[in-house]
Amino acid sequence: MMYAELTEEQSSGSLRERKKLATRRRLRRVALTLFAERGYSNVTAEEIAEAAEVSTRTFFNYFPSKEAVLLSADPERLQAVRDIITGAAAGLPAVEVLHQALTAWAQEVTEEVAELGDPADWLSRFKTARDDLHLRAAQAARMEAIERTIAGALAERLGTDPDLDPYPALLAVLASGVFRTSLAAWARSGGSVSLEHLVDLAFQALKDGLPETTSLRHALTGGADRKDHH
Amino acid sequence: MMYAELTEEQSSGSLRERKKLATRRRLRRVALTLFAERGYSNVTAEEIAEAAEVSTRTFFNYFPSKEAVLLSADPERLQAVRDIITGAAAGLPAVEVLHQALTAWAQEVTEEVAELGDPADWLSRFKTARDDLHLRAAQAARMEAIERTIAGALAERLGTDPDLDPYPALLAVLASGVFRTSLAAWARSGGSVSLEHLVDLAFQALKDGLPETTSLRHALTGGADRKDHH
DNA sequence: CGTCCATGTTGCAGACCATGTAAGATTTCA
DNA sequence: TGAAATCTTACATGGTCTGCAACATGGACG
Repeated sequence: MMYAELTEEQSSGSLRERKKLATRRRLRRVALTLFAERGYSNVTAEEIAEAAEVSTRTFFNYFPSKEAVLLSADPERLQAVRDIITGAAAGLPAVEVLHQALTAWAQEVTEEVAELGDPADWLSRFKTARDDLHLRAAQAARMEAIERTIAGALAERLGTDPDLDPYPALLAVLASGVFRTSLAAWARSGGSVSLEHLVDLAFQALKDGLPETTSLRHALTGGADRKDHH
Repeated sequence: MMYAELTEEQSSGSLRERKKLATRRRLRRVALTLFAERGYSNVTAEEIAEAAEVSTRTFFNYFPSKEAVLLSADPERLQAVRDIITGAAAGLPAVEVLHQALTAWAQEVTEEVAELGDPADWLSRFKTARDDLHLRAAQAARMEAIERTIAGALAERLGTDPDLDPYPALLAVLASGVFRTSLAAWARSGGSVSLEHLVDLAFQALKDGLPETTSLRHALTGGADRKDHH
């Protein structure tokens, strides 16, 4: 332990850990590629394992289910959202806090998609997930986890009992709804309108009591009110 | 056809249809009972079929999957919601229309639960669904279907293209969110606060721009502001 | 080094879910 | 009653996922 090379130690861990992580990533990458190519149901766990050069059993050692491949990699983001909510300025109303949190999230997603090389890649993953009933259910479950996290953090912040006060839970589902629709609209726009802008408009509409004249309604119409992304 | 007994014909259809419906119902009832007793994952399709006295294959002829048993029976309700939305008074703002639709829905649910004999029965089903990750996902997928229906109906009513106007979709997810949280709060309250009242409070909060002082926040606190349930 | 332990991987057996098919039973209708 | 449509059933098959017992590899220690 005292003679370990610190630089490598910090960034990658031991050989064992590095290999493990590599295998995990390889499995995920291969699986997503195959899903995008052929559709989720037309890819077997065995094929994924084979393409990643491990046994089928090993695949299930890494992922509890085929679905799980699609939904992996989130807990730290969940924690990040929680931190933003509990750490926001003291006097800020809950709606504003959520607005902030979602804005930050939107920025992260935007960056991530930009980094992923092809936005088409992420988009195809999104689309794949939309097509398959199974996958939509899984996606929804993930959203529910996020909602619970948000609701918990909000309740904590507001100092109320989530069992007696429906307000945090309501805000949480609303936030998740705003995010989902913004994401969908963003995907439809092909990225020509910034995700952050869409989130802003949706929250503005919420704060104004959902008037029918909200400018959200023309966010995607080819006018001059577009905002360059990031 | 001409010598058919009309009274039976009207309410139940032919012998075939009646038997079919009976089998479907029996399968569903048996399955739900088993789920409630042992938990979803601890019940196999074979056991359900056996308890309902049909072959395993027949079970899958009625339900495409084990999950489907929990989520079945909705299309007509979906249509009802759609009708309420498209059929609401002309000048009414979309938010108000949704409020109306959800109020109607709340009443239906309340009645249905009341009819089901034991509210405990429905509640246990609700609880079962909450416990199992698989089931929660399926439940969420069902909610998504409802959201899409609402969004479609709203877009039609507003005369906009859902691909260019995120507003109907946003309202739809918000409505679904309101309903879900109201349902959860209702379940927690054990029915001591009317579902309709909870929906009202949530919508009031929405129309007011989600102020932190909304009376929704005290809907479940044992005060005097309870409303007898229908 | 060589040994030992922890950890990871693998194959295998087996339970369960789900679907296609073909044969047999039942209902419908003429 | 008899032919046609429809339902049920058994059987076979493919795919998901788990438990278990070997085996291989990486890390720690003398």
